Amino acid sequence: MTTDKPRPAADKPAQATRLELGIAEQVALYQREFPTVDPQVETIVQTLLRVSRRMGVAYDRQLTVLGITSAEWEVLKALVVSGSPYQLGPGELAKRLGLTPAAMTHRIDRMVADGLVTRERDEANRVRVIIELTETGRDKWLESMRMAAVFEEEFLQDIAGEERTELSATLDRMLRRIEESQPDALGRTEDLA
Amino acid sequence: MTTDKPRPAADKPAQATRLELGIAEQVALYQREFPTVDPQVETIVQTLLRVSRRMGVAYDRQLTVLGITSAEWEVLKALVVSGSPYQLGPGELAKRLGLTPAAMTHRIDRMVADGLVTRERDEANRVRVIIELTETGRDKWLESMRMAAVFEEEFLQDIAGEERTELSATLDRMLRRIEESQPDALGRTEDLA
DNA sequence: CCAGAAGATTTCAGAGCTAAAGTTTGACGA
DNA sequence: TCGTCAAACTTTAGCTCTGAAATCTTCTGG
Repeated sequence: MTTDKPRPAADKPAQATRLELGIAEQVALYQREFPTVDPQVETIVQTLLRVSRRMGVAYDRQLTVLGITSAEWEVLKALVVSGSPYQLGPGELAKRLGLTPAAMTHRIDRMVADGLVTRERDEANRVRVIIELTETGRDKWLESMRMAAVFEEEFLQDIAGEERTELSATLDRMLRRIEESQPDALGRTEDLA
Repeated sequence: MTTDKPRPAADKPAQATRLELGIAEQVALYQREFPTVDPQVETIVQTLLRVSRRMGVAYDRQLTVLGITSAEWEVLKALVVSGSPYQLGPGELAKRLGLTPAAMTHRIDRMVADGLVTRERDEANRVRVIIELTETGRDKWLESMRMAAVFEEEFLQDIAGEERTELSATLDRMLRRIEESQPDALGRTEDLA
C-alpha cells in the first residue's frame, strides 16, 4: 500500500546540535548588550518561543516515526479537517496551506507516490482534479494525533486544572492582540498541529 | 559601507496568504475527526503555537525593513552575545547555530558581502579565521532589538503586571518539563530573539 | 465554433542546506 | 630538516523545496 522505492521518507540530516543557554543567561546577555531591554518581557517572549520550538521538534520526531514530513502532515490535516469524503482540489489545498499551485503539485506528487492520497480527474468537470485521502493517509493523521495527545499532556502535566484555564485565557488575549496589530500577518511556518 | 550590488537582502517571495480558522473552529474540527482529543489542551497548544508563529512573522518583517534575513540576524546575535570584541571563528559560530561548517561558510560569504561582518585570518594561528562584527552589523542588531521591544510590549499590553509574573512562571514550568522529557531535542528552527 | 477564462502542471531558476573532498597551516617525532 | 598527521576552513556536487512564468487541457459564453 506504500511506495515501491522506499524513499527515506523523513530522515533527519544528522546535524550538529545547537548550543543553547538557559533563558536567564540569555536575557542577562541581552541586558548587557542592550541595557534598556525589559527583562520580564524578554523572558516571557523567549520562553514562549522556546517552548514552541521544542514542541515543533517533538512533533517532527513523531512524524519521522510515522515516516512522513511535516509538509505532508499539513496536507493530511487539511484533507481530514475538510471532512468526509476527504477530497479537495490542488488549488484549494494550495490556498489553505499558503503555497503556490506549483509547489502544491510537487507536494502531491510525493504524497501520491507514498500512497497518502490519490489524484484523479473530476469526471464531472474535467478541468478539475480531486485529491483524496487514502485509508493510509487518514490512519497516519489519526496516529499522529494520538501521539501528540500523549506528549501534549505530558508537557502540561505541571500545570494544574485551574492554572490551565488561566493560561489558556492569557494566551488567547495575547493572540487577539497580536492579530489586531498585525492584521495581515498570516505567516506560513508549518504550524504542525 | 554596504554592498555594491544591492542584493535584494530579504525580499519576500510574495506568496499567497494562508487561510486560517479561529482557534475554536480549529479545535472543533479536530474534535469532530478525533473525538478523544482534550479540547482544553488542544486549545492551549494551538494558541501558543499560533502566537509564536505570528511573532515570528512580525520579527521577519522588522528584519526585512532592516534589509537582513533571519539567518543573518542569528549570526549577528551570536556575535553580539559573545561580547566585545565581537569575534568568533566560523567553526564556533557553526556550533552555536547548529549548522555544518559548510553552511556557515556560505552564510558568512553573504554577510561579508553585505558589510555586516569581516573575515580575516588569525595571524597568531593562521589556520584560524576570525569573523568580526562591523559597526553596521552591530547597529543593525541594536536596531532590531529596539524595534522588537516596541512590538513585544504591544503584544503584551493586555496582560497586566501581576498576570505577567504568572504567565512567565507558568511558561517557565512548562519549558522545564519539556526540556526534561526531550533532553536532546535542541531543534534548530530560527529562534529569532 | 471560437475566444477566452479557469485550473493544473511543467519548466526553469534560485536559495539553502549537507556530505564529502580539497586546501592551507600548525604540531610533533625521527 | 623533514614527513606525517590533525585541525580548521573552503570548495564542490547534489538534493530538496519553493516561486514565477509558460504551457496544456477543458469548460463556458457569445
